[in-house]
Amino acid sequence: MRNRSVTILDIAEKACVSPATVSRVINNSVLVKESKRKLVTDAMDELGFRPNALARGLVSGRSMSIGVVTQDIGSPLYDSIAMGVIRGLKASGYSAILADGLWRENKEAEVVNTLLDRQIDGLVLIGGHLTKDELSKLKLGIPVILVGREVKEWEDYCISIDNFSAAYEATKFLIELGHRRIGHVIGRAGHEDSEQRLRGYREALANAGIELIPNLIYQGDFSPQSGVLAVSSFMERGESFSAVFAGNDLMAMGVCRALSQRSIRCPEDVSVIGFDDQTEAAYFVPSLTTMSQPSVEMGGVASAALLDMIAGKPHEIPTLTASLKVRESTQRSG
Amino acid sequence: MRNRSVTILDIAEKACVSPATVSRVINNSVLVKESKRKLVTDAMDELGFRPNALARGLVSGRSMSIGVVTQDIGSPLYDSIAMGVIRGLKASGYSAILADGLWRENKEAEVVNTLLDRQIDGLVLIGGHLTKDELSKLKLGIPVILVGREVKEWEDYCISIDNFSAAYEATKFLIELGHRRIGHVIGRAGHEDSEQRLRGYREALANAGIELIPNLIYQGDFSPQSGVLAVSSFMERGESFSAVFAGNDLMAMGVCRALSQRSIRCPEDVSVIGFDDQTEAAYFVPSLTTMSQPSVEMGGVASAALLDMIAGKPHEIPTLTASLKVRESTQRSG
DNA sequence: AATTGAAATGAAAACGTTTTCAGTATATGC
DNA sequence: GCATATACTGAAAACGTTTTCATTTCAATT
Repeated sequence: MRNRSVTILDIAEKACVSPATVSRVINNSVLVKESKRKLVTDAMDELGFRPNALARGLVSGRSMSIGVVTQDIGSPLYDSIAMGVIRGLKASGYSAILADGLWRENKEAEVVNTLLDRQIDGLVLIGGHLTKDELSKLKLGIPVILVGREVKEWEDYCISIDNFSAAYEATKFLIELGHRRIGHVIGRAGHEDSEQRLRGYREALANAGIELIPNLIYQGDFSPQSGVLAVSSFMERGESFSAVFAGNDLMAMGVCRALSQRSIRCPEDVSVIGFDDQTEAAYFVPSLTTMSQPSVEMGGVASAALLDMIAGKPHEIPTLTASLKVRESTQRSG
Repeated sequence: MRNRSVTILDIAEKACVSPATVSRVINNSVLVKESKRKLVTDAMDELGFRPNALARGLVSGRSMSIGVVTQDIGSPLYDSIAMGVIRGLKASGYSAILADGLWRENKEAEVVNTLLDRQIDGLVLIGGHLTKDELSKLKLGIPVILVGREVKEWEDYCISIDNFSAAYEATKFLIELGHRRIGHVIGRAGHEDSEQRLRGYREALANAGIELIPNLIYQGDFSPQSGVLAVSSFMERGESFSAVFAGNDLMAMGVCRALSQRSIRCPEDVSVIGFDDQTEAAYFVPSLTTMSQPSVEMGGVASAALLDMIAGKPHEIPTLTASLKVRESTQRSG
């Protein structure tokens, strides 16, 4: 069934030119006379020719595809970033090969390797664990951009907001509203963002002279269910609290849900603040106050920078900052 | 900088065998003596050899990649399906090239063509507009699975739930709760799913002998904002209603939000039912009653079937059905 | 010891492009 | 009109594999 497809040789024959000339037409080389160009394009149209990207990639050394590794397809934040990346590729001629690292370190290296086998021209890593050493070991040899991570000595290739400061601001906002007993739901353990946010939370409390209550810190995993469990944990330990800062919106939703089930009102009894500002946050009831991360934009910036690097041009990574979206889920304490 | 990578010839030389033998080792051909195999694998390990997928694909005719076209990266439903597809590819050796059709018909054909240029071995279309004729015109020549659509005469390659019946059931559920004035927020215009759901809604009303109120039907677009606007529209037109069936969860959330802003309680004053059962639905306040679509599973089934087709094996598409998740956002009218 | 056949191997031809290199037209300046 | 540069063009060599086909090896039969 797989009828041998029409190749550059068929076009060459039909247009009475050499394959080389056909190639030049395909690649818009200036070095081809208008008369011949017409002949070639006509032949291509008539025969419905489409160049084989594999062959082009093999000989040219440019596969025109970039690898995108996310840690979790289905995570609102990472999906938004991936969307930004993919849309940023539009009209560049590059395609994205998307792979899922599944949050597992060894898997991640493996996935990157299969992408390298495919001769990708660039790589975007969204999140992930790979250390600088491990990344070096992979012998990438191609431009790489890391999104949602800061890796030392590679700052020029990292796109992320300052999670520490963002968390600091979020917590400070709650403190300024008069809250003193503020819980925190940490994101996935071992995740850099989570740790930075925890640090910001601690620092904000410390700077305000508020003592940290270890019982009001719960190790979650970015899932809404862990937000629910956080509230259970706080209550079981008999700790009262008037506000919760969750490491992402999903967990904040879980927190709200758990509160509502216990007939604790949000924001009247407990203020809740999330992180990311995913689509649903604004439509939640109550709408979530959250630290907004410009996720789609981060993805766009990533692909723009990557394309520049691939083209050998100097690239630039604008500073992206999180911004607090004050909505209904927070109010003055008391 | 791009140091010429180690090829099969380097291995052949180092192991004192022919390139052909190295190739056989790579592909686990039985026709190679254990002693030589060892020689070759040792050489590969030592030199860190990784076969060039482009070259393999070019000569073998199998690129070991499949195309996945979604209409909207960032849509919870489509992302879930894509996740199912990609995860289903794990351990198959196939990689997914993900592209975004952006809901535009011409864009869609274009995107499929660039995937075909990349010699994909199979294609998964998630949603989309392309008609059977248009698809035929693309001269795919490879296995295709359509997810979330039913195309006549291609039933064996389509994976979707019965949107009509699901919507019928959802509406019937509201009717059985005693609701009579039931609004409906339609999904994206021209979207097949939306239309089927609208039909199910109409039919359920008709069968219950309830007159359709055109003013209580709002043309949305799957975004939460359109849910908000739906409520505004219903109110402006002065139509009372005790329930709303939204074409997806995002719009249902928008509806809830708009109700809450008007101090209309859900579910006490108005019941709301969604569609899809995206992650957030269960954690919404109130948790959303919704027609659950097994999205990840649909993706998994898609890749399984596609891999079978690629392997030339008979494939099978199990019937997947939506199921009503009754939660807090609906209650008996009264 | 000669014959057979299967198992293992290598030489070389693909696969469909791009790219280099060597040319051949064509135009430019004298 | 001739040299000389410049614009085109084509032949052929890549690119890194797989695969075909012919050949060698070697154990099992006669």
